[in-house]
Amino acid sequence: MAKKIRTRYAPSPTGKMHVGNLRTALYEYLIAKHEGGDFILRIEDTDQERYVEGALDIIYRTLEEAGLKHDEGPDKDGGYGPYVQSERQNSGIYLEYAKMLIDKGEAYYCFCDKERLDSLKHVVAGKEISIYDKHCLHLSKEEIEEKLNAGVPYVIRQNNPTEGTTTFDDEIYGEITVSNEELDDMILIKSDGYPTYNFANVIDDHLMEITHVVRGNEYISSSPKYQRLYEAFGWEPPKYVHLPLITDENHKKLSKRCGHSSFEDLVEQGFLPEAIVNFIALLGWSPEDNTEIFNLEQLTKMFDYHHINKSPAVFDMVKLRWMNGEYIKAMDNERFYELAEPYLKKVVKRDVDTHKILDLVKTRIEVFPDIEALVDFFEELPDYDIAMYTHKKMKTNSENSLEVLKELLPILEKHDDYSVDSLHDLIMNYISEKGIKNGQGLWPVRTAVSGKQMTPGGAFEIMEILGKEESLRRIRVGIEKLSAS
RNA sequence: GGCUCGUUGGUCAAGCGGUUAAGACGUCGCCCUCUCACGGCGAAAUCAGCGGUUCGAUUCCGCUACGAGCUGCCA
Repeated sequence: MAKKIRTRYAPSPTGKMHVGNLRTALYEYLIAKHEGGDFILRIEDTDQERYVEGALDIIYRTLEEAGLKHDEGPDKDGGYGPYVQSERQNSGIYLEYAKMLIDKGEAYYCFCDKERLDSLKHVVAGKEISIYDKHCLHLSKEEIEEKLNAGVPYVIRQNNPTEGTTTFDDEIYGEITVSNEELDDMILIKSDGYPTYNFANVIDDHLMEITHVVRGNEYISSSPKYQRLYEAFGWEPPKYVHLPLITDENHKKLSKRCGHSSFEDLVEQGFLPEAIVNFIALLGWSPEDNTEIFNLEQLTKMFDYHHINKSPAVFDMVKLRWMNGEYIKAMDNERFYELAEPYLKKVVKRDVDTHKILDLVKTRIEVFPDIEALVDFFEELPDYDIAMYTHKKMKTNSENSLEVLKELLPILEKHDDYSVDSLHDLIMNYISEKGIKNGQGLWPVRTAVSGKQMTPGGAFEIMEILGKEESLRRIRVGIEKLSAS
């Protein structure tokens, strides 16, 4: 039997959760869960400078809202802890492993100061490039002892070969080989004693027995160095699954301010977590049977990471909106009312049946904030232009509209049952007796009662919600406006 | 600059040597209809370019172009 799959999501607590990171987390979750494996959360906080207060809460909250339950993590010990790198650091494990590498000649102390390092830099094509020259590799044992004892700050660097090639195998991209002269002697342990991501990630993945290392493909260039680390330790490398990038509409890495940078922002904009998860699942992957709308459970069943794409995907807000609309339409009414009510109440304060309005609006929105612009007229009749009464297709104009409203007013005044059905019978009866087309009679009424060109629902629905008094008031306003011209 | 990766309609994508090159979003048109939606039907629109390999290339190989990522004591 194959080894149980273990994947890990290893974010840095540096702020909001980017949709790219969320997709990585999602795929990690799916790869594990598809085969009954474990999904682990590990916090990579080795960069104390970038640490953001509260970022940890965001990570927990986002994962939970997205439904990505982890099996192990800082809050859930599975025997591989601690799960926070700064805590692991406290036990000195990273330095310990770095020293093992030094003993093997695979790493070395480096005492170079900033000035010397800066002197190694040169500018190419407007960018600062620097490749370490192995200067400190040639220090003698005595020199190293001396500097160490004198407390000279140091880092520990990986000692990479300068000849030959290094190859690693990616599940998506296949075999990738680079020439060893490209391998810079990257820093393993920083001068503050913390490991770099580059080092900690290899140590922790090994110690936590991660079977599939899933990450964005910005790490693909560094992977040969990680591969070298595994080889240096004599460890079996994990399966690598590098994921294609998610870009903005200009095919550039998602920027912080284009509105779709973080999960939190999207939720705030009125998107449903399920829809966001559904949507990002489809960025870089597609199921065999073409289904597009699915929940996490269905997705887990279908997901096969071998079908992941190699090419970058543009984050298309328009399609996300469509998908969100699909979720709203499919939502049961109770939940819809609960989520939509706050948006409705922002603009409609009058005493009306909010559920009736929301029923009208459910198939017409993609995102909750869309509600506001659709229902504002229920609160107050807009100061509309009477040109609105003229509609070519309905064959209406200000004259015949005025006529219809004037004739209908007394009929409506006498009528007391303002339910849709009753109003329907009443007005349709008037229309057929008068021998006009439906639109010719209904367009003026809907216009008068809403003051808008487009409305959710028709004349009957609007009047039912508005009630007799307000409906009549608005019709009188219409008559007044039309008479004045 | 170097290295690495990528390139099917505007976007997401299927395809894995022989297809009329799926499907979805968007766009446009028609139907339904008191408006707008919903729903239904339909249309336009794609294999980056050039060379190979092959009886046959969107599919395999090479080159070019374009794009992206990396090139931090960030991750």
